[in-house]
Amino acid sequence: MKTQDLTRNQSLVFSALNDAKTPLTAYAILDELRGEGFRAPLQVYRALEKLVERGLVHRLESVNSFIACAHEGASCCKHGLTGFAICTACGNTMEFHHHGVEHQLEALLGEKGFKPEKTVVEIRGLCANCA
Amino acid sequence: MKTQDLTRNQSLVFSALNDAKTPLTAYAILDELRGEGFRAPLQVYRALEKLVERGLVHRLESVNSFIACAHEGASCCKHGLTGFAICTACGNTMEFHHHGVEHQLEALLGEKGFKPEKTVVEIRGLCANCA
DNA sequence: ACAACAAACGTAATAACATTACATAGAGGT
DNA sequence: ACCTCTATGTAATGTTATTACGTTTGTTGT
Ligand SMILES: [Zn+2]
Ligand SMILES: [Zn+2]
Ligand SMILES: [Zn+2]
Ligand SMILES: [Zn+2]
Repeated sequence: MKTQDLTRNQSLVFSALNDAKTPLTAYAILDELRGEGFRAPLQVYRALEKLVERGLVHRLESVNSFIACAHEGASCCKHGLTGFAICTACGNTMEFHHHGVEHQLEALLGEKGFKPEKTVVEIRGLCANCA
Repeated sequence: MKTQDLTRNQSLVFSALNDAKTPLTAYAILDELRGEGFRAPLQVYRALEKLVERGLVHRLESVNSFIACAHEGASCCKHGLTGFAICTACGNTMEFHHHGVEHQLEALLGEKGFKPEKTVVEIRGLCANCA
């Protein structure tokens, strides 16, 4: 469950995401890792799948990109709904957690009998530096 | 600003979405409208762009699909953040508006100096019928 | 009616994102 | 040695979205 037992491909993809200051698309990761021997999209997608399963990486659905978890993996997502504020100018992305929003959405959906499995909260806009 | 002054293509796309009980992808709409003379994706995407601009249609970013607004267009989005609960089993999608969530997100992001432009709240899960 | 302009449209090609299919390699248990 | 599970390599394909270019249509001002 620790970053140590990642495979080579997983480790390379995870490093690429950690080095990046912004979210990366799968194909951007592929290009970064051609020097390490990557040749095909599937090498990236397979690694991403495992990393997302472990909570080390998050997928940003509204921008078809991936970003390393800002909260040290295992402890993430245990403290309220996970959301992202994505700057459309510089790409800087802030991961946040919020109990209040989580509870309000739970209350609203509970009333309707809806059982949430995956909640996407992504806000695009301008960060403090770019505003 | 009313549905009357839609062009033929816009009107056909809007009808397809209104008839559907679930979100549709652009290519699904294209297939529906081949009988009406549609031949290319761009015919759909251009119509969708205008319909989204007018608030008659919403784009569901987490499922690459589009859905007719449940709240009569113009009045939508004036009453709190717009969110969607999408059933992954039957496709049924509930559009909702929520002031509390909107205010909490505004407060959180305001603190950080982030200026929101587009907020995506999409919850995938099971609706009351499918749970 | 006519020119000028803007919006919408038709078509083809291409780009960007993601998955399926199938063969191979290595680790661990029996 | 044999089986099984996981990861990998490679190619092909499927899905979603945009760019480019030329034409048509509708509106406005003269
Ligand atoms: Zn996280
Ligand atoms: Zn920024
Ligand atoms: Zn709406
Ligand atoms: Zn359902």
